[in-house]
Amino acid sequence: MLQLEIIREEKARIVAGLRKRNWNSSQLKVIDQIIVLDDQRRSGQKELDDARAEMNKMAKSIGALMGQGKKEEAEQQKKAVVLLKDKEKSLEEVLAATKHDLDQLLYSVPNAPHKSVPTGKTPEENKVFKAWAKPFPTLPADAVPHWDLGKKYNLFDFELGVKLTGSGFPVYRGQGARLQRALIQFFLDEAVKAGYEEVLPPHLVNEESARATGQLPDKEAQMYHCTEDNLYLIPTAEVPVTNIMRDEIVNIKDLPIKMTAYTPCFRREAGAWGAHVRGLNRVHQFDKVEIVRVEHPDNSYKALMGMVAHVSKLMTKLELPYRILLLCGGDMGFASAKTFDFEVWSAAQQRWLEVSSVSNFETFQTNRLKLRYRDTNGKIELAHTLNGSALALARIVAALLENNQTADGIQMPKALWKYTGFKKIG
RNA sequence: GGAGAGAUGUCCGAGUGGUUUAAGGAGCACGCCUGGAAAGUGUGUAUACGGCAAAACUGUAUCCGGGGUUCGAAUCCCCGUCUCUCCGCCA
Repeated sequence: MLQLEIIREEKARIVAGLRKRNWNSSQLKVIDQIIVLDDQRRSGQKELDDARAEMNKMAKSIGALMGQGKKEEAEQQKKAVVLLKDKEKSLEEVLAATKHDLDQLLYSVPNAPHKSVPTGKTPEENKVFKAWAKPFPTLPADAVPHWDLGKKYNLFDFELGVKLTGSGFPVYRGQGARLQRALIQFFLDEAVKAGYEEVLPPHLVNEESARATGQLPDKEAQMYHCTEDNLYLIPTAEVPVTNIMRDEIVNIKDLPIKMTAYTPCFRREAGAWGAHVRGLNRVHQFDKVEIVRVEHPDNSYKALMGMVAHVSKLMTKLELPYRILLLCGGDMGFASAKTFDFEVWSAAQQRWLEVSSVSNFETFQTNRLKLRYRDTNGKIELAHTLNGSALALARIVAALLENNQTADGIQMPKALWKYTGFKKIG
């Protein structure tokens, strides 16, 4: 969530940012309500603290009187304190209510987009940051979409997934399963080469973790919830990996912290089905390698571009046509201040598929995470967090299969050979 | 899953109702001492939210988390979490 400090001191910037998310004047009133509630919180805190200070003083003097054997005087003071206690209790209740209301409002406000983020409401208004300049692959006349290729070469089976689990849970098999494992290994190796520490986190997280990275309360419907244990299946490795640093104060010289993780990702995608989501285009479980960075605020936008470069390199090595979009305010995620999306060209479907999202969250996550660093002058400040997919598998597989199909099999890009153990499917 | 023990600051560790304002030790930082270092020695060493224009200073909260008893709780009571030991189960 946004820092109160920033809302108060840089209100104009926050308001300008929220307008990029198409907030109208009546929605923007929340900002003023937040400031009013914060004023109430402060004065309530002061009153409560003063009442407690008074009680502490009296308790001490009662102790002293008891020590001196002045029992009667002590008894008299006890009666006085009892009155104060009622006052304290009601002050406590008022303050708790104020804090609760304030939190509710703060949770409802998305991150303020960076000044370089374009205004816009829909995906159509995203800016093409880097276009694909070369020609798209030319396919044989009998080229088919990946779901047909999957059947033809026995690479994955959706019907079987339905039998085991339900729709959107494909079973990969044979060379399809091997390709899946090869890509994971390739992406992890590239991330480690780029200086990211590999971690293998739990695939279930508790409520606190989901809240700290912003999945709760905003995206509750997106996650699978194990109610028996109150745990959530992770929708992305971002959640457990970023939470590794929760409640930490790191030394400034330990920045940046760079971590990478492979995990399966689970998404309910409730109500998001249609003709355009056939095959691997949208599934409930997919594999992804994520990169996460904790950065000094002065360096976070440079780091963002570094991550964009890393993902670009992966696409190049996989020899896939791609473009990079700078998302407009209306299309950005709740917690992000600036996001680049990567889309791969799926030649048989003749459409772009989103395969990576690289974002800077500034202090939006670290504010909830309480992830801070100690500056050279000893001051404690919130760090910036960033993350990106590097890369999400299912759609990459779709594009690899479609773009590289030939009359006698599907060619694999050279970079994958040592991971797949085969140069061609079929 | 059953039984028992435990959780105190960066770490170790004392603390069973009131000068605890959390002893003591280690570590760390800075200074003194030294040709330099070690040893010795002195000082400092949490976080959050407030008050003051700000600093100095100062208030409140925090001894695993939540609730309770009390004028007063690290300390007593209840609930929960986690760790360790033993047993059971088990890849």
